[in-house]
Amino acid sequence: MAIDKKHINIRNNKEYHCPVEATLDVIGGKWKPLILWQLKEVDVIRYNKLQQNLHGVSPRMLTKQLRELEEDGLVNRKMYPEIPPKVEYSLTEFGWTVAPILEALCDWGSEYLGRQCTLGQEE
Amino acid sequence: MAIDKKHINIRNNKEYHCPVEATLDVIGGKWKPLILWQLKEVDVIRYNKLQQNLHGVSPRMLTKQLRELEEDGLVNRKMYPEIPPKVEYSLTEFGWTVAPILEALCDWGSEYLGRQCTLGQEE
DNA sequence: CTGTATCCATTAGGATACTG
DNA sequence: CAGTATCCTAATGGATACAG
Repeated sequence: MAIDKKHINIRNNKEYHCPVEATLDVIGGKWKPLILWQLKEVDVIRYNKLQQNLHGVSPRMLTKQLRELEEDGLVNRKMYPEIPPKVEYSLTEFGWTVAPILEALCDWGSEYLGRQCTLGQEE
Repeated sequence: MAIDKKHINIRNNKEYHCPVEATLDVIGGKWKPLILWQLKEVDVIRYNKLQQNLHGVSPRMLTKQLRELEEDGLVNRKMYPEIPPKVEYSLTEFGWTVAPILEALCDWGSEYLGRQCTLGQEE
């Protein structure tokens, strides 16, 4: 019976057959977990700094992923009407709910792939 | 200083700047978390059943992702020399270490996207 | 049954130049 | 500074057919 219950994603109206699949559709994608991790570590970050810390993401992809995270309600975009422009990204309250996932990803990477969690804390 | 320490992945010799990134390279990919979740739920599963439960993955993609998971030591492939052939997939001991990640993915999907964890348990 | 091979369409992603 | 626009390649995915 449960197999017939489906969930519809806000953004793309896709149907899911499993909660893992649903999660992946929201925070999956090559850069999204890294973006979310970054935001979680530093709270607020500007576009430029974000791009640097993701070492090598193209502006096209960064913008695309940020827009999707915004649409899904995970990320907040605050624009200051200045010249030159200033835009700050941060996690929404809803965005903070993915923190346990990010921590699980980080813990496993640190423990089993031999590196510490230092992103966002480097000197 | 820590920013200079890199980790090399067994499979593709890629360098990582962050443990999250390293994790994504191993269990990222569209089907991998779903495959791992499936294996975690049912312990042992045959190729055919796996393909059915992933509702729509093509044999080409399924095989590819399974091979990579094998190479990374997460998945065990047991072949029975029979006709017709029988192949069983399961998590290795190392593979079981990703369980917390899978559970975090499932919990979030269930809680925030409104569906229960039932995959692998449907009647 | 468990795949591999092939062809094709779609999409994700990278490089770079440029704009308000 | 914070992105767009453009062009391009690589990866993904679907539909078979077929092999051992």
